[in-house]
Amino acid sequence: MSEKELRRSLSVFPIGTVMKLTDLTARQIRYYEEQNLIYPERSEGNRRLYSLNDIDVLLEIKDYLADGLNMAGIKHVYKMQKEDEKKAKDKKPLTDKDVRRIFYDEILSQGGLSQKNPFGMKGPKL
DNA sequence: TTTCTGACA
DNA sequence: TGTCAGAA
Repeated sequence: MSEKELRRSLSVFPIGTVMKLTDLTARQIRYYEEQNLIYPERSEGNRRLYSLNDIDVLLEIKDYLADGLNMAGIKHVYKMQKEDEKKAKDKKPLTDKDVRRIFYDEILSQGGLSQKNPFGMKGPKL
């Protein structure tokens, strides 16, 4: 890991700062942590400390949310990203960003993981 | 004052 | 998700 990455991973921001930087509520930020989307560290009196990396992820999540993805969809995106990191050790025809973009488009076009079906319905309901 | 956890409309 | 309570 490069020194730059180490710095990005240094957890130093309290939730209040992250709220301002991401425009997310404390409730949402804590919720995304529960969903294992970010891993803030703890310090003084059990307070969460976020890294620049966590903030980036939070901003990405905000983008996905803005495009209509629900938590399942977002978790799917990150799940794919992780799985790709492993496969990437052998071969890497696409960058992480490309892969994410592909699944992202797939999910949106299929509308399977959108918060609200812009067209009507999907499931077993009539 | 700020943040934490748990819980409920 | 918002918000309130009670405690660090």
